[in-house]
Amino acid sequence: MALPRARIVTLNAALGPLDYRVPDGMAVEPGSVVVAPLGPRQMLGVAWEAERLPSEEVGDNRLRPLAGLLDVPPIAAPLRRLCEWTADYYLAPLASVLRMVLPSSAALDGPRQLTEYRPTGAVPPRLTPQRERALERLAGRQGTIRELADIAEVSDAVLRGLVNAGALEAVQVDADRPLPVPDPDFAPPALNSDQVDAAASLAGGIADGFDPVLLDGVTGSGKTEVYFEAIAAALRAGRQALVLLPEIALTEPFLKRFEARFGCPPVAWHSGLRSSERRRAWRGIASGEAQVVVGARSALFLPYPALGLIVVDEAHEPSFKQEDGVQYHARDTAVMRAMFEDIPVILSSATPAIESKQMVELGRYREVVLPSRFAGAELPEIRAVDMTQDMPPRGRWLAPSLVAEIEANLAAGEQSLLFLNRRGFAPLTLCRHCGHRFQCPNCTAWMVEHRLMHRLACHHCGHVMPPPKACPECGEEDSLVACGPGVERIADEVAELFPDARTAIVTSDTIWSPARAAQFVEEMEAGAIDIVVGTQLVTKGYHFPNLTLVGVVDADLGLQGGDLRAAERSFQQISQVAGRAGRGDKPGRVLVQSHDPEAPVIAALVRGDVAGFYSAETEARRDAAMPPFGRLAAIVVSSEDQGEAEGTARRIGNAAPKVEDMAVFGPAPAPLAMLRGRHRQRILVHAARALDVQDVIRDWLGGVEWGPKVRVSVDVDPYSFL
DNA sequence: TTCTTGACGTGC
DNA sequence: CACGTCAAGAAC
Repeated sequence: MALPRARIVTLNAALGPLDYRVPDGMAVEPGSVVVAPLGPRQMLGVAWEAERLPSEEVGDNRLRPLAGLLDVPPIAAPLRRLCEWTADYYLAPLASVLRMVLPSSAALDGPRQLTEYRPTGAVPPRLTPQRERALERLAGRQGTIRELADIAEVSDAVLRGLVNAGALEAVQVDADRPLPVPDPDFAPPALNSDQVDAAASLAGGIADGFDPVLLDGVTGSGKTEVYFEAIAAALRAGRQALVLLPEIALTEPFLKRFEARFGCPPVAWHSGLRSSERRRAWRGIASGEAQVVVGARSALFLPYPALGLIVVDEAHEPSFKQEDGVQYHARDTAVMRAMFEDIPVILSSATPAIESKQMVELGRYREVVLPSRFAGAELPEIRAVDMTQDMPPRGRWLAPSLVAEIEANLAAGEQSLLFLNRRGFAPLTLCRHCGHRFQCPNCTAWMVEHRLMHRLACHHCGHVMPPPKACPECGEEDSLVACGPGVERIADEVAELFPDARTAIVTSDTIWSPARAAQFVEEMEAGAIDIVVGTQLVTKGYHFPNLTLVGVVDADLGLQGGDLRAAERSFQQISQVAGRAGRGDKPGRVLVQSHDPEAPVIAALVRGDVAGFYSAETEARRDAAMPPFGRLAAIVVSSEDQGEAEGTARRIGNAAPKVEDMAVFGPAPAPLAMLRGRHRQRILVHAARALDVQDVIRDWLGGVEWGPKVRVSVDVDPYSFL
């Protein structure tokens, strides 16, 4: 009789599936999460249907027994199918995909108990300013030292001092304590008739199987309220709901709105979770206790046992495309998960991707439209500022007409937003004496000056250096000049023009945690900020009724570089940031600074001709057989050794198969020819829609060998062309 | 990925 | 001969 054996996918990405012996009494089924001995170590793995993962048969005598079966629900079949699809489509090892399902062993068998702290009400004998602020901010709060330190913005040493002084007390809590339960009937909103129809259409799809929907509504039309009703319907049906957001910075306003509608916050899942929070969230999700989960991309692969709805908010956002590891697109993968789970999926956006519009066109997705703003608010008027005519003075970046509008807005007591998608003070620093430019030693990129942090920083690898006193090339002192504007420089200009205005810089440098985002929202709502200068972080999700003026500092920026989606992305970004203006009862106005106001993107924005822009862009893509009408894949070869990268890329290029409906370009230096110390070569594959390009590439790369220090990665449906 | 093994060099 | 580096191969 054959031994009871199981095929296990371990979390080791370098290895295929391995067979193990199942010890007596261990109930292993497909999906079971197990501990497998691997060489000298213990590895987490998942049992899989052997027939789906063919591998070489290993004799019974060589099998080692499984070391354990984890006390968590097995990974269900629809999620296993999604993992297979993702690995297959994005040419990634199944183990790498599984890592996103099983986050870490700490989340699976970390501590059951953890220590939290709360104020006792006692005032410490020595009340320093730090202590005073901490106690003020922590009134009524409870959490671990790390969480409280984050809220109070003091070091944990200050809090430990307060514990010793008796002002904070420790509480032992169960790490798996019950999660709050959202109530679908807590505060049903008052919807307008468009919203009622849309909500009914979305909610009606719950429990009717796979149903992809594009929820297309202008900025401020109340898309969130509408899909909340679909979530309510899922809750009433006893199913879980998942909401994907493009960035953690957006979760804060979302959590507030959710709590107002459902009476408690949803479970949040993102990379910033502490291990205790991660454990609790993962276990709650896997047991079905967590009913609504909001998170970034990675929340998509969690093991929901009763998923009833997926919502992808701001579904056009490029940040849904993962750029390292498994390079999956969370929007597209969400649709696949909905298909395997046989449930509805809602893609919500005011500026849908061409790809999504095309799926509606083909009849694959249903479209639900919200044509107007909520509560009678009007879409803002968009005006172009011709920078060749309406020129700012030398060394300044804001045109006189925009300055005049800001001034008027300040006088009216209304808030303004200046958008520039560039962090730091200046994108390039050079020596005025010899022309030396500061480049990152690890990347083909300039060092960006961050004056607030007094640093030069590379935005690609994180390399930082203090700004040198003298030029490293010619030794001239105080000869460095900043070239071009970043948000910090714009904020400086605003401070000079309007010394009394209260300004805030909003970028990932200043808003790096949900707590900071909450603080920003609070200050905006309280009217403590007059002018916001921000990057794309401020383009979406926020709702500030008193914000009535938006200035786009450089509308030409996103159009440079010949990226396939440059025009589309500029259109989306400017529409989104324009959508922040005039969301309350006061009308909004938007000024778009450009050196080429006749460019199709800017002209379409000014005319408000959304349909015209989409159809022109769609036709251009169709003519060039670009996505969604054709397919792209990028093969990136990288190595610390330039010659090795070039040589390998050349050999791969030479081995390219001749396939009908497929063209191969390159190899050529990738747009970032050096990144994090690795030289990069890129081969671009352009193929017809119908071609199974993954299969071709798998075969192609399978026939080429390369050294251990060379990395070859394939980006299917690439977004960034870096 | 991570560990072991064996070939081959260098220094003493 | 002892010790180091490095490439190859296995892990069930």
